[in-house]
Parts: sequence; structure tokens; C-alpha cells
Amino acid sequence: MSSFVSQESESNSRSLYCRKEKSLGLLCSNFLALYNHDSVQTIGLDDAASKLGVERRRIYDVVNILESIGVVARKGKNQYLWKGFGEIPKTLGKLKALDENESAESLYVKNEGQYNLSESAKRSDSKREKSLWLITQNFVKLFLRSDAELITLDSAAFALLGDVQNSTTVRTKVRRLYDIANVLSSINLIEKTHHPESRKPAFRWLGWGAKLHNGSTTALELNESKKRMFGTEITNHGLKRMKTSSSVHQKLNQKENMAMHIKLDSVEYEHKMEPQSKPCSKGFAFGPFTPTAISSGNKNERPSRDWESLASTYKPQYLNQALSDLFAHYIEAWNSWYAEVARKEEIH
DNA sequence: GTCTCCCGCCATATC
DNA sequence: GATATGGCGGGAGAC
Repeated sequence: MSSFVSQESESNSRSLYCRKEKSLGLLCSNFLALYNHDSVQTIGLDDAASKLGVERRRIYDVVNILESIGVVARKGKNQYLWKGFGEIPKTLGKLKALDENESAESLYVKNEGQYNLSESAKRSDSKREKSLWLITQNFVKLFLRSDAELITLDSAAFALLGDVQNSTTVRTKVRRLYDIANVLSSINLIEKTHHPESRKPAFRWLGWGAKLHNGSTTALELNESKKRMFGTEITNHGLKRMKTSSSVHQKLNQKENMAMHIKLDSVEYEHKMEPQSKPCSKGFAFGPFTPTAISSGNKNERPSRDWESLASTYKPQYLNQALSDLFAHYIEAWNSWYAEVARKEEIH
């Protein structure tokens, strides 16, 4: 015990904080890996926070965004219902229908401008207008309504803000859009790319059930199958940005990185198995946090079987029981999926 | 430099 | 009054 503490403090002064390990998109992936099961009905926020090793505040961000597309629904204090990915097409359909039937940008804008609401109602209304939930829905509506293939976050911010456009407000809105885009990217509803002319970062709508540009599928298929189960890294709890991480933490990340590579490799494998509907996109990234080692095409192909042996010989020894359980789950899912692929290979 | 977006403060809502 | 929720923007890592 004492050696662990000293090891940690010693390492704290050596290793570096890694921002990517704490991203909202990654947290979302882990959240989904944890709860995307038939057996899951309710989600406790405290449970999620402790199992994923993050603060409650971050869980609110993820859950609010997922709620806006129907994946979860608020049940009560601290409790959410798991609705599943099957809800996404329904929600998108509703959003589209709402859009077609009501040209208004948002009911809330209409309320503020035209109706005499109580001050309290106005405050509540204004707050809701700025909520991640509504911003996400409006962001999605931009894609559903627009013919534009690519949307930059700047343009989205301007579109969502309407007349109110001072630099601070735009900056704040863009910050929120980054958060939302990362979560939506992590479930492959959109993908990050660059505008061909301006080279500015932009997002492309992938939709639900569509093929990705690298030939793999969107999260619908990935999540409905066990392939999706391979989680990525667990974000760190209570680790200040300026603080360095512990050696234990470093080791943990190495191990979790492996799990992430297994997951990504499984996507790549699927890519080989299926005929491509579209040519590979050079700029494709598997979510916003693709490791550079992951190829966008067929280069650097790693035999998937290597991962099997790695996974089977690998003995994660997390100090955190929840992480240990989560990793064990990944391994189990991997084995199950690999057996499935092996069967397919035999048939061929 | 600029872009990206984590982090946690603190206002507000709810219990 | 306590606790839950989540908007917000500072500021630091990534590029």
C-alpha cells in the first residue's frame, strides 16, 4: 500500500497529463460499452461515475447528449433509462418531422420573442435553450435540414445563435458544439473531416446505418454486435490537468490502449470482410481520437489473430475493481466476436 | 499562434 | 437547507 502511494507520487513528477485520455468522446464510448446490453434497464449516475472513474459532472454531459438523440431517458433523480440505439432513428425521424412541420428554429425562441412568460418561466426557458440537450438536437437538425455535406462548428454556432452574435457568445457556443461533436463522433453519427477548400475542420453527417467512408459501419451495427463492446481508455478521476499521472495509471492506460486497439482492429477486420460501398476517405478518423497507428485503409494491416493471443495471454490487474470488471467484459466480448468471425471464415 | 475542449466553479432547480 | 443538475468560460494541451 505504502509502496503504491510512493510510486504514484514519484511518477506524478515524471509522466505527463494526456488530454486525449480524458475526452468526452472516449468517456461516451466507455459509457456505452458499460451499458449497451439487453440486461441493462436503468443507469445510476453515481454508478456510472464511479465505474468510469470520472466526476459526476462529466456524466451529465454525456447523458444529456445521449438523451437528446433518444439513447437514454431521464427516469428520475440520479436515474436514467437505457433506451438503446434503436431509438436513434425514431428520434431523428421526429426531429426531421418537427423540422418540416415547423419552420421555427426552436419553440423556445418563439416563446421568448412573442409570448408573455413569467420571469421564472423565461429564465427556465432561456436555460433550456442553452442546454446541451437542445443544442444537440438543433445541431443534428442542421444536418437533417441542410444539403451541405460538411458543416463547420463556426457556421453551426452562427446558425444556432441567430441574431445574437457577439464573440463571447459564439465562442461559448462553439465550445459546446465541440463537446457535442465529440460525443456524436464517438457513436459515428458524424465524422470529423476538413473542408476541402478552406481546410477548416468540419463535420460530415453519417446518419444511422450508413457506411463509413472506410467501409466500416456506423455505431448501429457496431453497437448491436459485440464488436462495439471493446472499450477504450477510462478517463481519470481527480487528476488535475497540471498533475502528472501515476506509473500505475500509465500501466493501466497501456493495457486499456490495447483493448482500444483490439476494438479498432475489429472494425478494420470487418472492413476486409465486407465489400466496400465507397472508396476509403483519407481523412477518416474513427471518432475524434483515432490513434495514429490505426490505418484508414488497408495499410499496416495487423493480423487480427495476434490480438487474440494478446488478449488471451493478457492479465489485466487493475487496482480499481470496476475497471477490472470492465476489461474482463471487453475480453469476453472479444472472444465471442472472434469465435463468430472464425466461424464465418470456415464457411468461406 | 490558433484550435480544441477539459475542468470545476457556481447559479439554478429539485428534493 | 441539502443535494442534484448543468451552463459557462478560463486556460492548458494539441496541432
